[in-house]
Amino acid sequence: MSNRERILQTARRLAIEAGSVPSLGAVATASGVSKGGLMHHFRSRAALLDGIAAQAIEAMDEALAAAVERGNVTETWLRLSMSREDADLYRALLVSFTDSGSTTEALLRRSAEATQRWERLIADEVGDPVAAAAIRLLGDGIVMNSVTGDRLPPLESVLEWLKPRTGRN
Amino acid sequence: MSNRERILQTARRLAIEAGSVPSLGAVATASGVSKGGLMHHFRSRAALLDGIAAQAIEAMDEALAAAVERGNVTETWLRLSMSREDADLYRALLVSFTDSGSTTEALLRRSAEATQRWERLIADEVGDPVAAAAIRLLGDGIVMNSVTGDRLPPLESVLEWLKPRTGRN
DNA sequence: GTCTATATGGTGATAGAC
DNA sequence: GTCTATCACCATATAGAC
Repeated sequence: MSNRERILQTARRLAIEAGSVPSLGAVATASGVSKGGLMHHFRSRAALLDGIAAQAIEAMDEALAAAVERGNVTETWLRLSMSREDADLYRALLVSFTDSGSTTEALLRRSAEATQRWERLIADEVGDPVAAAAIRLLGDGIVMNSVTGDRLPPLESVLEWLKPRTGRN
Repeated sequence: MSNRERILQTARRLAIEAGSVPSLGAVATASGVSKGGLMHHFRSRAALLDGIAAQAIEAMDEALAAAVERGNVTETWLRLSMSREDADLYRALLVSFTDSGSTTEALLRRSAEATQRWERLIADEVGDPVAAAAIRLLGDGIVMNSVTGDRLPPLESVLEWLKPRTGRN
């Protein structure tokens, strides 16, 4: 693995654990490179955040594309927000937003595009734009709460609750 | 109005506008006091965040108590998350969490208590704990998105979508 | 490409006069 | 209670050797 990838991966892990992206020095140390080494690959903090977000968006695109094949976009979306194993990606993405000051204009734009893309996938499945928006927002709320550490209802019960509102019937 | 209140109010406004609580110096200047004056009232950044959150929690408790009287807790909850006029309180509360490092243990605990309290009020109204959790989380997601600035569906259509899932029938 | 060393600015926090 | 002055620290970022 290249150092760049290693840095990205380490930064993401730290961001998920701490709820925010730590200082570049801390990221560099944890990645096994020097501060200068890190800043060769990412010339600013904003660039690092951008990298984290881009990686997360790409991975989520893949996961949701696979879900479209399987026909379980809604479940996958909630799982990406909720599951202890799968929620890391989306959480990393949201964390890169809460980093005050260093959110790029380009990052905001690309994330907004991704959000629309994902909401459209959900809408294609459930056949109702309002339902799709609500499901997407529900996922955001779940991620938000996983940061603060509150308890959440099990995924199955949420899916059960959604059912009467997500059929095309 | 006391200086303490003025500082708190200004800090909340800045936090809402910027998506994060700015430096104590900036808050002091905007409040019309010196940095030392601010730190007489709030002896640390954590104390200021704590003050902002406490103020927001108290105001939301009042708003939801009034909603219980009127019997529209769900609508009020979503309005507190969504409405351009009313969403400031909750947004200020969530912003004080995303402040890395300086979130007190006491703040986390009191906020978790408030969250449970509010979710219980929703559950009392809709008669289903899963629905209540989903509605509360939906609100969190909405606030999260208002920070990033994405477009949201109108409140009425969300309430309409919720209807078949929130009756006691 | 990666490192060490350093510049520079801003931040939270303290001390003490008024 | 409020101010000025100052502190020590840590952050991002740069320069230049290897």
